[in-house]
Amino acid sequence: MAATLHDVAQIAGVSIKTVSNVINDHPHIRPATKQRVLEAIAELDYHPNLSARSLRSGRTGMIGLALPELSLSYFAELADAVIRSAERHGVTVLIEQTGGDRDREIGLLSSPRRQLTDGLIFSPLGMGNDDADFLRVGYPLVLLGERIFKGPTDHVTMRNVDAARAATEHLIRRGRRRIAVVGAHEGEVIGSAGLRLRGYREALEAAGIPFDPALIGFTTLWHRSNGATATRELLASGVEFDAVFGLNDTLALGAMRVLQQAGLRIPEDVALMGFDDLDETRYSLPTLSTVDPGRAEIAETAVRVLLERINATAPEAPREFLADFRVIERESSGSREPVTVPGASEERGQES
Amino acid sequence: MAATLHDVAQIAGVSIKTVSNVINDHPHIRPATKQRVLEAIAELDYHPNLSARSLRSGRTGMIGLALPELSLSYFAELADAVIRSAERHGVTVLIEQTGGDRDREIGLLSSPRRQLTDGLIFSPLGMGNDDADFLRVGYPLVLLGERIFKGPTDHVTMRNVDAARAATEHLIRRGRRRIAVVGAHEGEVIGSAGLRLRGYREALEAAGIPFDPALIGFTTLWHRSNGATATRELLASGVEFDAVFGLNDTLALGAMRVLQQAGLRIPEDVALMGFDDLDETRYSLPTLSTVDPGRAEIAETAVRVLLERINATAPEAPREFLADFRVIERESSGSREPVTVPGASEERGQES
DNA sequence: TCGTTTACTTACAACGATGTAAACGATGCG
DNA sequence: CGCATCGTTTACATCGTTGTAAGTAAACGA
Repeated sequence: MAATLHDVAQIAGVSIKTVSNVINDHPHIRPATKQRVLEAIAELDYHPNLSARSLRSGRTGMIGLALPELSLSYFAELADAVIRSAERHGVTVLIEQTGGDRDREIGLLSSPRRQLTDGLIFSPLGMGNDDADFLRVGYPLVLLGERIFKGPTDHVTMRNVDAARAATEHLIRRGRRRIAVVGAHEGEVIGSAGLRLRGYREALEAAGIPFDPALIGFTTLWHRSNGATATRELLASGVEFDAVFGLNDTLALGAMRVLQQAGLRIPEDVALMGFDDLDETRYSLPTLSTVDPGRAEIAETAVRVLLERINATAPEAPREFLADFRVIERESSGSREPVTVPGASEERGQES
Repeated sequence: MAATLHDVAQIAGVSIKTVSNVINDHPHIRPATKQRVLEAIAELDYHPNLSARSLRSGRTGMIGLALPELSLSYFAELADAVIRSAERHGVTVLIEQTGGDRDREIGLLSSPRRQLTDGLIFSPLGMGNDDADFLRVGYPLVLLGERIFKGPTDHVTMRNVDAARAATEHLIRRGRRRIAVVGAHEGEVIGSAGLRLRGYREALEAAGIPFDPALIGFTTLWHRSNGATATRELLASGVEFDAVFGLNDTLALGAMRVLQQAGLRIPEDVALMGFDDLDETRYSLPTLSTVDPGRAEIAETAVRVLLERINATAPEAPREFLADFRVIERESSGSREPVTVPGASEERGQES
C-alpha cells in the first residue's frame, strides 16, 4: 500500500493538514516543522494520490488532444510538440484519435473522457463550419485547423494564405512562371486546400502571371499516392510546367518520385515545394523546400491559451491566434547550399 | 455543475446506493426501480465522476504507453495500434515520450504519473539488459522491444532473428547472392540490429553463401540520412552487391534514394528490402518490400496481457510473447505485380 | 499584568463514488 | 400466527485530499 498523508503526518507528529500545507507550499509553516514533514515524506517515499486530489480540487492536471490519426506524420509531429509544451507547463496530455470522422469528432466533445481532462485541444477534420455550434461546450476548448472559423472558442491556426503566397513567390523569385499545384480540392474555399490555393493565386496575380487552370492538380485525400497520381496526370496532360507546389509535404514527396521517375531533374527541370516542414523533408533526396507553418508555435500557443482558460475566473470573448510561418529553402527549389549528408547536424535518431 | 449520484437518487426517489447498483449492474433490483433510476439518469444526463470512482476503486481505467518519440514513424504507428486495441478493451491510453534517454526511462518507471495508470506498456531504447532490475516495480508492466530480455516482467516482442532470416531468404530466392546490409551496429548482440544481423547470417549460411564483412554497412542511429550515407559508402567502396537489406524501413528508404541517384534500377540492378512495414513503404516508388513484424499483434497482445495482469489476483511468472511476422513482397524486391497506383485500395487518408 | 495581534496548527467537513452491514417488507413454512 | 427466508433497499463508513473555521501558543504593546 502506498503511503498517505495520514502516514506522513503520524511519522512527522503533525496533522495531515500541515503535511498538505507543506506539499502545497502554503505560507506560515515553521521551518522546523517543514523540515520534519519533508523528512517523513522522503522516508515513506510519499506521493500524493492524484485521484483524491482530482476529486477534491475538480482538476485532473490533464488536457486532451484530439486529432485524426497519429500515423499521419503531421499529427504525430503536432502531438509531439503539444506533449513537450504541456510538459513545460506541468500538465499531462491525453491523446484521442478521431479518424477524421465527423460523428466521432462530435461524440468526443461530450464523451465521458472529457471528465479526465481539464480542457481540450481539438483538431477536427470531418466537422465543418456548419457544426460550429457543437463547439459550445462546458469546458475550456481550443480549436486548431482550418475547418471551422469564427467559432465560439479560441482558435489557433496558421497563416495558410500568406504562407502559400510566400512559398509561391519564392518559386517565382527563382524564375519559375509555370507553377503547377498538387492537392487542390474542387470548390473548396476554407480548409487548408482552399486557403493555400488562394495564396498561390494571390502570388501569381501580384507577379502578373496569368492563372492557368490546367496547372491545378486535384486530389481527394492528401496522401503520398495521391500526390504521385496527380503529378502523373499533369505529366500525361502535356501541360508545360517548371515547378510544382504540393499543398502539403506528403503530396510533394509523392510528386517528387513521379518527377524523378519521369527523368526530370529537381530542381533544374522542375522546382518542388511542399508545405508543413515535416521531419521527413530534411531527409529526402533532394531535400524538400517547404514552409514551416509554425507548428511549434501553434502547439505552444494552444497549450498556453488553454491553460489560461482553465485558470480564468471570468469568461472572455474567443480569440484568434495566427502562428508565424517561414519559407524554408532546400535543394528541391534550387538552394545552392553544398549537398552534404542532409540534416546531419540536426538529426534526432532511432537507435536499435 | 454536473449531476451526481445524489441528484439522481433524489429525482428517482431512492438512495444513492441503489443508483450506484443500477449503474454497476448489480443483481436484485426491481425492474420498476431500475426503470425510474434510468429515467432520472437520462433526465439529468448523469455521468459518473471518474475521479471519485478511481479514488474509491483504486483503478483509473487508463494504461500508460511509454515510447521514445511519436515523430518516429514506427512508434507513431505502434501508438496508433495500441490505442485502438485499448479502445476495444474499454481502457484509455496515456502516452509518454522518453526521447530514448535511459535516465528518463528509469525515472518514468516511478514517476507520479504511474498513479494515473493501472499499468504500463514500456518500450525502452536507452536502458539495457543490466538495467533489468529497474523493471521490478509495484504495478503491472509489459515490456516491448529488444533491449531487455529475461527481465522480471512479461515481454512482448517480435521474431527478429527469424524475420530477418526470412527476409534474407526471400532475396536469395530471387537469385541474389551479394546482399548488403545497412544499419548494423558494431559489436551488438541483442537489440534490433544485432538480432536482425544474426538472422541475415543464418540465412546466408543455410544457403551456403559466404559472409562478406565488406557488405555490412554500419550506422549509429536508424534515420533516413544514415541509410543514405551507409549506402553511399558501400557504393564508394566498390564492393559488388545485387541487393540491400535495410535493417528497418527508414534505412531502406534512405538507401533507395541513393541507389536511384546512382542510376541503379530497383529491383533490376539492386533488390531492396526493409523491415517494419511502415505505412510509408506502400507509397514509395518502387514500393518497398519489407517484413511486417506483427505490430498489430504486438499491440493487441501487450494490451491484453497487461489487462490480465491488472485483473489478476495471484502473481504469476513472467511470460514471453513472440508475434508472427510476414515477409511482404513489393516492387523493390522484384514482385511481378502490375504497377498501379500504389496502395490505392487500402489508403487511409488525410483530407484538407 | 492583561488583552491583542500574529504565526502556526488542528479538527472537521466536504468532493462523489462504492463496500458493508443492517433494515425493510413480503413471502413461505411449520 | 410467529419465525425464518429471500429479495430489495438503506444508512453509514470509507477512499485521500484540501478548504474552512476554529484553536493554540508565542510575541507584542500598553
